[in-house]
Amino acid sequence: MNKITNPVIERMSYLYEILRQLEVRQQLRVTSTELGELTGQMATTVRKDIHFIGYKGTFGTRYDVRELRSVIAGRFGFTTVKSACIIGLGALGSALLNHVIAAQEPDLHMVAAFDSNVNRLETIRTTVELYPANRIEEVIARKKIALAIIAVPVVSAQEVVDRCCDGGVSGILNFSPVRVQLKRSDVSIRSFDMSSELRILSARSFLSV
Amino acid sequence: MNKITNPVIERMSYLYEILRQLEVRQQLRVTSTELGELTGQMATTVRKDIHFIGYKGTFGTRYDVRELRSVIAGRFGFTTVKSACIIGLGALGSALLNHVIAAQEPDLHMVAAFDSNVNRLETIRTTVELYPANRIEEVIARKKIALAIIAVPVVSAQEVVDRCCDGGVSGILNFSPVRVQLKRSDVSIRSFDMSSELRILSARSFLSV
DNA sequence: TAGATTGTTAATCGATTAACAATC
DNA sequence: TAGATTGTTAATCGATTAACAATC
Repeated sequence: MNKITNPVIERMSYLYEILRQLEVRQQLRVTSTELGELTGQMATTVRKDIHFIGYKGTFGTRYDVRELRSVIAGRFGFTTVKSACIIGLGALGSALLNHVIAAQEPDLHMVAAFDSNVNRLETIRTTVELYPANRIEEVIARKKIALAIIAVPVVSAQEVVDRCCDGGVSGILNFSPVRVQLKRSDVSIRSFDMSSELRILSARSFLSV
Repeated sequence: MNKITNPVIERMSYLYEILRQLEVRQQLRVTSTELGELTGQMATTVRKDIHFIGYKGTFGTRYDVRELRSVIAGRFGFTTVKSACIIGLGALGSALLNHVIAAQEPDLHMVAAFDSNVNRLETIRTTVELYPANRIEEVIARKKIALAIIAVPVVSAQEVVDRCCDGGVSGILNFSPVRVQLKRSDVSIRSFDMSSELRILSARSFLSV
């Protein structure tokens, strides 16, 4: 069996989003060319990806939007409900918490938020349960939290990541501008560093001048 | 002349960050192997990148930290001062604004923030100058703002991006979960979509189960 | 049947890694 | 000189794109 690589997962995640929108607009069928335009890919890449995950359309006919979306969802678990938490409730963490809740993704439940500052926990108003940082492993394990969003200062990032791994998360989204080590190989991480993104953008324009 | 590709820019941006840290720690010289470990790359990739941007070390000797950092900075414009602005001052935008200011990057000046809601502009406390959204082009042009961080709702994203292009930015960091078109080819964009990131993380663990 | 559009292989392209030559 | 480590080419790997065969 062929392993599904990261580029495929990323494209499929976006394709799924597009199909969801088409379904809302009640479009029933769609060609690989259209999907290519909507996702910014070559039509041939779209077909290859769809073929690769094992879905069969029918020659000459377009893809069935509903069916394709549902096959992709099943294959990648996009409709499986996941629990998530946020660690670090400074300005960024609090905003991300509200942001995720506001997005109202039906498959994503935000079930806990942590901060090391007990005073801060008392002043924050949210519908999500709040805990002190020393309870990270325990709460993650008990609530079976799969995803952790980390927005803590650089100095605590590695420790928090370790505790998330111990608790048993399967994915970490890291906003701290530091490269962290994962103590478990079954945990994956994606990072976002604002300063780094802005530096890359400015380098691109600098180079093309 | 060989064109510098995106992967190279991304690696160099991080390498620069690492070299800056080494300089703070007063480490004078460093091998490609060490740099590889610190950046998560192969030593051979590090050497190839350094070679590619035209820097020459000396055989047998390690790289001079200060010199290498300064060459990279000059080549990619990392120390050139850039002006930036934020558009959209909801929970996420406001947090990003504080976040960037708190990061205190010496080469990045946050000089303006915009929102379409005039009432909101009056309640926000910040040291940055605030403007209504209808002045985006004018202010970007007048202050020669190079980078725009966009945190507006999906429905306004495309319009805001167009106005940033008209104003003359060279880079856009987009937090709206939508693919936007750029009307100018000399503007680059990078996007971050929280829901999408979480979906990708959860798919990775789903697939490896 | 002819037209449309998918399925699938082959070709290309680009990026990474391995190997080792160069030389301080 | 020998050892260390960079510079640089060649080999590999993987991903994308082109081409066209398949067939509804």
